[in-house]
Amino acid sequence: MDKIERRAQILARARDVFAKRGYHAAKIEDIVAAAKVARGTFYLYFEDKRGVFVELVDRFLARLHLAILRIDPRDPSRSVAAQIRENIVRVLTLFLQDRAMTKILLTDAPGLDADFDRKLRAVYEEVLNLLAGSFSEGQTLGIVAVGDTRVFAYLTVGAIKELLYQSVMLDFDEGSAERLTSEVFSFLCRGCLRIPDEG
Amino acid sequence: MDKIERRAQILARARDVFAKRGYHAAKIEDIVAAAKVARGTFYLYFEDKRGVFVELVDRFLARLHLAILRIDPRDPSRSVAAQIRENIVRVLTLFLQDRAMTKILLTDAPGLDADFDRKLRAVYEEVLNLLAGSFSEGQTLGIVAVGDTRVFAYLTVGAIKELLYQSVMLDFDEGSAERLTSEVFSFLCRGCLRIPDEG
DNA sequence: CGGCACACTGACACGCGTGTCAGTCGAGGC
DNA sequence: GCCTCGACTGACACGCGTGTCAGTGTGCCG
Repeated sequence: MDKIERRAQILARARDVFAKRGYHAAKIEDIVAAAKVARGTFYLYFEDKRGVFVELVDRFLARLHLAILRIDPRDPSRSVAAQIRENIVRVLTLFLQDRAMTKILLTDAPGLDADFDRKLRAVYEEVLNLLAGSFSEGQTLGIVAVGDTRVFAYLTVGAIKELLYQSVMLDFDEGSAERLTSEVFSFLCRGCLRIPDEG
Repeated sequence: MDKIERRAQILARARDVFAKRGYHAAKIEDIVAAAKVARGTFYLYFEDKRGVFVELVDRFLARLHLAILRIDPRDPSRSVAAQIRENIVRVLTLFLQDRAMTKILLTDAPGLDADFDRKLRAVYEEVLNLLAGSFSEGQTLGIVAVGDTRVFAYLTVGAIKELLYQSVMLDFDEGSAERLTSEVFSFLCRGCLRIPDEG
């Protein structure tokens, strides 16, 4: 087994341990036991526990970034609706394919420490800005409701986050992505209540 | 200062420390320093760090429980819409009034340890069941969209959670509750997109 | 076959935070 | 004035997890 494989193996085992026990309860001892290497070997490949963790999250965030594409309202081949749906499917699929990382990202990553929190919030902020920006653009085109686009972004991201978290906790299979996308999309288009909005 | 006051004082200081540093980074040392008591005194009032933390969360969850009232579609004095809005305002206000607890509940409480997680999920489950049940009931009355009510519950709770988290992080003032409620309510009624839903 | 390089090992020492407990302090009763 | 009782104190010992490093094993080259 060469260095690259070994590194990948430790990373993968560490991911499983973090997902199962949570970051703080996960001991280096657990990781090296899962990876079937000695304590010292771990330190040949990684700085420390935080190091592996950060690398895991960074890699996942990079993949997430690739899954979110900017909407082009002028694309003649795909409607805005189709582009939005594709974004949602890609994101849901990514998360449903990697349950361990989903759990880690949603429950352990925030609150790790001040430094990491800052970085995480920056990434988050980027996503929110992209969304809020798209909503603003959409408002000028008349395809987004009037209202605070920033708040729309929070509500949208929050709704999807929670759905993902629950889906992973309840072991929804990966094929659910299509169905869930339809639910999310229609929720974004028309909400879920069918009563006159007095406000 | 009698025992009850002292206990309350330690609780309040502990809450601040947890909110500022996060559960794991918060040391007993920090708490007793903030409360201006000696290390030993802390242990006269609480089992250990986890003990104070659990008590803080339990108290807050109890208040949250009181803020959420079952919707009565047959109430002649208040429309369903009004009842829903009142629930949303009460919840937002509660959280905006106690920023420290909001931060603690949303970022530190999940992932504390297996036992606490179970309990937290149970409380959560209760809220989700109430919501999903209300949505189902609403479907038979024709005031809730057709679709998976469980998913509606996830999306709704997630949207509100995220909004709260961001509001607290960005230091929105307490008076924002009314405005935010309107945004949330209209989001639940009509979503935020104004494009034909092809699905 | 000797010698070298390199991945790997795991016992150990260290640091940090916790929880304890013998001791101090002060108010109230006699 | 002395004793008691209970709240409070903080130095200390302990346990746990970490990171290290001297040592082992294996494969390769001359």
